[in-house]
Amino acid sequence: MFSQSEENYLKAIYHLEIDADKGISTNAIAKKLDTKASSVTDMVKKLSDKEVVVYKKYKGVKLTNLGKKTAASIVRKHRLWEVFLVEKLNFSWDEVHDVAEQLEHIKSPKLVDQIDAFLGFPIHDPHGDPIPDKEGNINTIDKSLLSTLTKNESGVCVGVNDSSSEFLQFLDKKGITLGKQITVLEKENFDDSLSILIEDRKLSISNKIANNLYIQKK
Amino acid sequence: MFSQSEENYLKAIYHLEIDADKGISTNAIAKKLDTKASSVTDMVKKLSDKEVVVYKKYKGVKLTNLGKKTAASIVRKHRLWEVFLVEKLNFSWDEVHDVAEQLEHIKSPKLVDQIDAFLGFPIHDPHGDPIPDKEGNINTIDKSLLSTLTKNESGVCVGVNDSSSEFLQFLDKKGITLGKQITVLEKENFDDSLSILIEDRKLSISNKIANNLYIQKK
DNA sequence: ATTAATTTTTAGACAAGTCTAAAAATTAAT
DNA sequence: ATTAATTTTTAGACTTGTCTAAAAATTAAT
Ligand SMILES: [Mn+2]
Ligand SMILES: [Mn+2]
Ligand SMILES: [Mn+2]
Ligand SMILES: [Mn+2]
Repeated sequence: MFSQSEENYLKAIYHLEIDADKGISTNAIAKKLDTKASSVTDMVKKLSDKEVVVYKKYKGVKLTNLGKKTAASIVRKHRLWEVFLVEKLNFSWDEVHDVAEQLEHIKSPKLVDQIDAFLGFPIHDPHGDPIPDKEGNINTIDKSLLSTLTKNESGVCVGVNDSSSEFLQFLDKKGITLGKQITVLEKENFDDSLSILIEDRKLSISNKIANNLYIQKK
Repeated sequence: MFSQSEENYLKAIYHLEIDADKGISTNAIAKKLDTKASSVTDMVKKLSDKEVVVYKKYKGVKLTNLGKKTAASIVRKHRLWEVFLVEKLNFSWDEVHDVAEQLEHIKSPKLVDQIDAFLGFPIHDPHGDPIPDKEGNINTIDKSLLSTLTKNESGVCVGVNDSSSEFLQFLDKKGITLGKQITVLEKENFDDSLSILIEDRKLSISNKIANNLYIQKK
């Protein structure tokens, strides 16, 4: 059906489309996939022939419905595998991404269904990202960046914006994990740093950190 | 390290070497991989450059120690994944091979170790084939083809020679599974068919079947 | 020991996916 | 409205892995 490379392009476009109204630019895709714009142009033509994107020269690309569904199924696999690695094989949340990048390309509908059931039909991956269902629908919760909360607002930590292993390991070191209760005690004006209460501990957090943590307000 | 294609060649040579003294012929590899002899010649040169086989024109190839270890690690992964699929994900033994063919190429030492532990360090795959350890050593048991047993000999069914889904499904239909006690009641001379006792049932079996079932005598 | 059949290798081609360098189109700046 | 900067596309090349057809080597048969 689709080659590994084609699947990676579809996934990249899928992720770029989340916060974008116009077509996705050649350069944006090239940057995301760490490849050259000329390679993207070539591939995008192929994907257009296969009717998973619509492409008009110089105008960027958009996924078709088929493209969206295909991309979502790859993201679904990626995130299910991440859950599997953490829940069943004792991987930590900063170790799973690279392996999931490989596992997401395994082609076996039964395997996906069985892993899903084996894990108890999880809704979120270890980084708080939603797992698309079979049809590609995702259950979006309304989460806010911690940096957008004001003094005395509070909520539960439900996701990360940056899931690089450096950032995740930093969070581990600070004891910040998904599911924990967070309250903003103070917000400094000159550097936008925060003083927060996480569970029972008081913690100082830079704006860069706060910009990469998602909170579900309550 | 090695491409998917290179790994498949190594595995094919590994399996062909099991019952072979001379070098493995180009044609044998081509047949096993369902490819052309000319393609094999090309690849074998590449593998020789990478020092996983020794190759002399017209003389066939042999795995080096590095080649053997590499091939064994792929077989190890293949068989561990097969166990996982059967034991944890409710696959039947005739469904696992094609998926394992994909999964065996996933590169993550930690993943292999963890799957191994998760499964309780299995020694055999669902077809009775031994799982190489980390160093590539395999624990060979002395098994005999059912067709070589004589009247009144008995033992335990421990493996299959043919693991095509057709054959495996046939065995399912007849109620022949690994671990069952088998005794030869009668051996017909004119067609080498067998009358056997499996657990408590009496069964008639053609020579072709008996030629593809392994028994551990006792 | 020649000849014939088979196996293996070489030569040349092709598809997929990528790259560099140059041309063309678009967008931003004066 | 031109000119300049940026983005995108094209043209041509390269790598990996494959194929067909032809040549060379080996093995089998007379
Ligand atoms: Mn990931
Ligand atoms: Mn994730
Ligand atoms: Mn198998
Ligand atoms: Mn097997």
